Amino acid sequence: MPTLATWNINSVRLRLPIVIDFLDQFQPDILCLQEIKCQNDQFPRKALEEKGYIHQAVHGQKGYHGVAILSKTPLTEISSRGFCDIPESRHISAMTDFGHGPVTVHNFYIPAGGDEPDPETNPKFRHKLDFLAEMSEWFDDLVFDARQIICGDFNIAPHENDVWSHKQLLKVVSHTPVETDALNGLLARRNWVDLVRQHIPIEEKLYSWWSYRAKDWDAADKGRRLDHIWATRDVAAKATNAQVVRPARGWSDKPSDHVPVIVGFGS
DNA sequence: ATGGCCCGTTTCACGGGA
Repeated sequence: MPTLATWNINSVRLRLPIVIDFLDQFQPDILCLQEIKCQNDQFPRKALEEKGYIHQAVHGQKGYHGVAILSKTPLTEISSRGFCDIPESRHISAMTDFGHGPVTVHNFYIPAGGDEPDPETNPKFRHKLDFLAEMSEWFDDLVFDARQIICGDFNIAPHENDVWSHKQLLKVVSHTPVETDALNGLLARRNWVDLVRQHIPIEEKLYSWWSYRAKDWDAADKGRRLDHIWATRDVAAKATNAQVVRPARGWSDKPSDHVPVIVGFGS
């Protein structure tokens, strides 16, 4: 079955062994990575080629951020866009056909936003809101007669069942109303479908990130759903299942704090 | 119980993550 996955890997070089494990076990056609934390020439191209991901679109930078698309099928029209006039690597896109016709895949790493949810006092939060506003404008210019997928680490948990405690997180960056309203506005703007919630009921608690700071992330289970896969309606009509790979939070003694999210598209 | 950890870097301290 054609599948697409997204995973904030928090250093692709440090965690190459568990990326390989994931690819071996799940064999996605496409894997979108965020926070690769390396420059383009430091990306472990060869090891991933050897796993069959011979098509790679990498947009790295030194030390922080950075995104990449790994694919078994050819990638064309590879492109990255800057946001907020800041030279950070937070987006890369490519066109491919991994089973149901050509589709453009956009891989995003939306800014985290710092600690204080006040754009007047916290420039990082200002940046996050500006980034979302610019995404919204950019959506208006996207050609929507083509099939599109947008995925990545959006750093926002939009629904109350996307966090462990809605009440306790209302003033915590990632779940404040100004952020969730902005993300829901983006979703509605061009009729995107949240493929994960299309297949996993909104009544069910669902997380893709757990802090490193908890002593026992599994027992505490204070997670948030920050990682998303959206698609245009024509693509969404082909999606048949979604899963969040929760066990990956415990893979190796050095896991990422995010786990992979996967969507399957028919037989 | 509002602290607790983890990454890369012109490193023994910092910025950034969320």
